[in-house]
Amino acid sequence: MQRRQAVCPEELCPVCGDQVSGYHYGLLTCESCKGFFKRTVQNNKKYVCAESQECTIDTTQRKRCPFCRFQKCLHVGMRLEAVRADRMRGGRNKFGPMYKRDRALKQQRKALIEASGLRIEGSPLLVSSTHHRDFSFTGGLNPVPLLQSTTLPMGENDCLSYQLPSLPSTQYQYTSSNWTIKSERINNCASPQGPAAGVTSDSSIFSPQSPRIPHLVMELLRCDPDELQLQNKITAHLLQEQMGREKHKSTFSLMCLMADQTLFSIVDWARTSIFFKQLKVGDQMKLLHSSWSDLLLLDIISRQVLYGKEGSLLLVTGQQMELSYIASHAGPTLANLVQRGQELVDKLHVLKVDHQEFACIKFLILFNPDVKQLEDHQYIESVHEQVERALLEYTLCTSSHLLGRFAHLLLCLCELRSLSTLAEDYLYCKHLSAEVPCNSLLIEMLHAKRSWT
DNA sequence: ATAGCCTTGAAT
DNA sequence: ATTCAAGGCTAT
Repeated sequence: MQRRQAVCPEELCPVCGDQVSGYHYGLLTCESCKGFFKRTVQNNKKYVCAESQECTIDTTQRKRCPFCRFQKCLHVGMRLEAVRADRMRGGRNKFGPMYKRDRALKQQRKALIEASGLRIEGSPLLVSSTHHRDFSFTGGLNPVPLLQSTTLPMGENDCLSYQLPSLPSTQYQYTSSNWTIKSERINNCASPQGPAAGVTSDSSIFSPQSPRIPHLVMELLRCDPDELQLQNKITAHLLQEQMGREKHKSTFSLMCLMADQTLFSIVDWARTSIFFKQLKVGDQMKLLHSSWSDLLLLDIISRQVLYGKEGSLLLVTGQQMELSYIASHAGPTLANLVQRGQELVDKLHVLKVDHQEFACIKFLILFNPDVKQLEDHQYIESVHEQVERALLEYTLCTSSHLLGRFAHLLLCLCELRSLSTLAEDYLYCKHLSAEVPCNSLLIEMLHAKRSWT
């Protein structure tokens, strides 16, 4: 229930704090939690918490409550899909490259810290009154590994809002009519369904009859892009963007670029996702036009809940921004937005919303049956219902004691929607005063929604 | 049931 | 040939 402690997170199991023994099921964990996770998933174990489902899990108490231990495993991001349904030994799975990148990032960060003696904690983004414009994007924006929060200084020292940069045309090309996105897409969605019969080594251990994780929830989870891949991709893009022009960008415009790239990833996610890819392009556009800001905001918020540290904003690039810095540099509208967003993050954090639930919520948002003039309205409504049912089932299974949880989640969804509307208005104002980089998907979406409604 | 150590085998 | 994250084994 406490936020990630920032004491030398390296080599500590995120579940119990024991020594890590390597990458296991998606992240660095200790040997015992690896074994525990494997046993639990393989044997489809069901635990019950004797207390109120908030037991502390550490080396000494981890045996006490397997329920809470497993919950924590899921919450820190251990991946069910990495447990093999066929129990095949040896070899590698799809997480291999991810582990490799994570190692590289860690090493890079370590080298950078050693090289420049960067301060690790506390200092809010290295804000100095004199603008050190010569900080390169590379030097300042150093991606931190997921789940291992460290505050790093940012290259740019601007306030959050002034200056308008000219945006070089992105390498992505978004065409309204056919959703073409020119990019070397990494395969975001999990294993591109192999042979129909031969289930691959890391696919569905949870058969439809599995009572714990509904099959559909697993399917939705599979569609989620890999956070590390996304982090690398967007960081690389921003880096390129920064190097392409000699002109420096304000923090605000960097954030817009980040949001823009996140939007691309969201569109990518939708296009390759179950249910959505079957839709006609017209319906796809209508759904995305109506839900993009909710999805974008949920993306940001879920990142805070799953990986974030109290008091700071974790960006998609893995960097951290101090909330106090944002509060002091933002105008009243933005400050209020951030404040309310933070409250929502806190609520979701208390509810311990996990990957699985966020995956469902994303679909609930995307498949909004209230969107007007849908061709396939019935289908969209049925998807919405299915997902809602699966989420309800999942919440009941994982937190049987908290019956109001599902309702709480839906309430949070309402708050999210109202926040995203505010955010859209805010962005639109910024756009009208020419403070948002143009030529972006962000702007296109802003316009699209206004012309539809 | 737990957790430390062992075996396996695809990717490199 | 080596790596190293999967699954397996077994004393506690």
